[in-house]
Amino acid sequence: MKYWLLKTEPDAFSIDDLEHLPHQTTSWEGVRNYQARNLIREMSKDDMAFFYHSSCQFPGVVGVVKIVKTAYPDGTALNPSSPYYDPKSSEQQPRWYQVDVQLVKKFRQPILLQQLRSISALQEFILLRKGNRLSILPVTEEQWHRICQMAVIL
DNA sequence: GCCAACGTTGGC
DNA sequence: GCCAACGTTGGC
Repeated sequence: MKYWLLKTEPDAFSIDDLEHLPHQTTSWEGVRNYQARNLIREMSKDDMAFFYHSSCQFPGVVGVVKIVKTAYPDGTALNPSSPYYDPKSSEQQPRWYQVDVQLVKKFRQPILLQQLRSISALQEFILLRKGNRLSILPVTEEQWHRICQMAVIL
């Protein structure tokens, strides 16, 4: 089993939005970065991912989701009326991929970026690296458990 | 709103 | 293949 972190801007799509969807499930579409795309394709069914709120007043990990459907072509790339439309993608040769994720747990309190930075065991965490902009990133098992511990303590 | 850092594009 | 210009991300 592998672990991931998925970023989203809560103004666009938050964990509360996910919580209120049917089956608390959504497709993670609109990823338009090759590195993130490649990570999407490495995801397996039942992999776990942190749900992260970025570009907001209190950035941080707000919950956990799991991968319920592995990578398949991102339909928004093929839809001219979508803001994510990419004319260079086609049904024959899809350029972008999405997975489906389901809510597992919304933390009672978010684990703020500020708190994550204060943990020495997370020094290598990609999220905390200067200039990190990747919207999907791998999390090691150790990092995963460390952050889950924090969620229990809160 | 600022700005550092990074990704992408396109001319050469 | 280089690299300048531009666009985007995201914390602050």
